[in-house]
Amino acid sequence: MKEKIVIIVGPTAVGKTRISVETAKLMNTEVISADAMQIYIGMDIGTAKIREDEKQGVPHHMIDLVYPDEKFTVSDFKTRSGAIIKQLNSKSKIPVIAGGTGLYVNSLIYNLSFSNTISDEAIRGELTQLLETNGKEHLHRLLESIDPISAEKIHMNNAKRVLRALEVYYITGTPFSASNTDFREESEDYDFVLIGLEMDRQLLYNRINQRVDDMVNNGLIDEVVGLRAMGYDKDLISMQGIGYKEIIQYLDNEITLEESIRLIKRNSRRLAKRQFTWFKADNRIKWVSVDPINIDQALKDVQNYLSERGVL
RNA sequence: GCCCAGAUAGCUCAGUCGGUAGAGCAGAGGACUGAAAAUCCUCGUGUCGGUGGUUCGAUUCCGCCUCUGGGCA
Repeated sequence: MKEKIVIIVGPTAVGKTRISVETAKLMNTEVISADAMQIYIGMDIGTAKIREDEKQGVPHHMIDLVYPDEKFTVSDFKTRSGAIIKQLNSKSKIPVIAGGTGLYVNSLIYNLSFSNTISDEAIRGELTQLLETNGKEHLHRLLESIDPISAEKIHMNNAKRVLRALEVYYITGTPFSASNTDFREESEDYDFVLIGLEMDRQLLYNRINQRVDDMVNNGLIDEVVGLRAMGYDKDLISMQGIGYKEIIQYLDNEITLEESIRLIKRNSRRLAKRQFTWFKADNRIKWVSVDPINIDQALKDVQNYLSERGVL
């Protein structure tokens, strides 16, 4: 039997937190976050993590899982959230999965099997070294010789992906492109209702800009100062999150505070745009429009759709 | 009131020795399979302030007008 889930996706600042909590309350269930940055302990303000008083007693999962210098991957997300879903389903609860990280969501609802493409620090290290000494052209040619399909698909400048494709080949002995085909199938593990929240672009951008100002006023700088004092430096993946990398630049006197804030806003807007691009490509999504001055209407639309689909 | 300098993409500006124009920023579209808030690809038509003149041809030269700075009264 398939596990049941409700998924709410959308760009940053569209109102996912509020709508997912209200929905979970109605469904008498719990929320599972699908957000690549909210998993980090101590990164609260910059990730717009839900506060205790906003939870309204609804338990939240997949938040505060690891410290900012610990590794966390999509695969970890898939297995850990999968276990939580199973547990909730066994109690007849259909979890609400809310998040903006498309890959994480897809790890559940597509048949993305990561087991045969493990990562290997040693090989990745060697390839990174090779990239530094011989350049991206060399790496791409290497990929072309062993896996022309991937080489065709991955742009030479995208060194990170070229490197990953090579890594998979050297670990498994089979080309990256060969395993890809298996991943395209829809997951058989989940019976899901997928909702996307959208908003007028200009209104969303206004909200993003406002929210960044709020973050700064609510202590974002102190949060970053604190994290640095704990020894977390700018090279960490966690510290490359929007709101963190820019404040670090400011603290290192590379840019002014004003410039830092401007960049956080811009990068957040660009993130929102990329999130739209990702989710718009998924035609299984039922889109619900959110009007910032009347979020309750969107909430009603979500509820109606859930009733329609028989999960509420 | 007079003198000077500007007026070109959403913004800041460059440029055209006369043949209808291009950078940066902002923005838009797309990709994405164990880093994903990451990483990467593509995209620049705009009454060149208005109007009249010179010219085969004016955004470019000339006159006038409007507006914006700065200066002098």
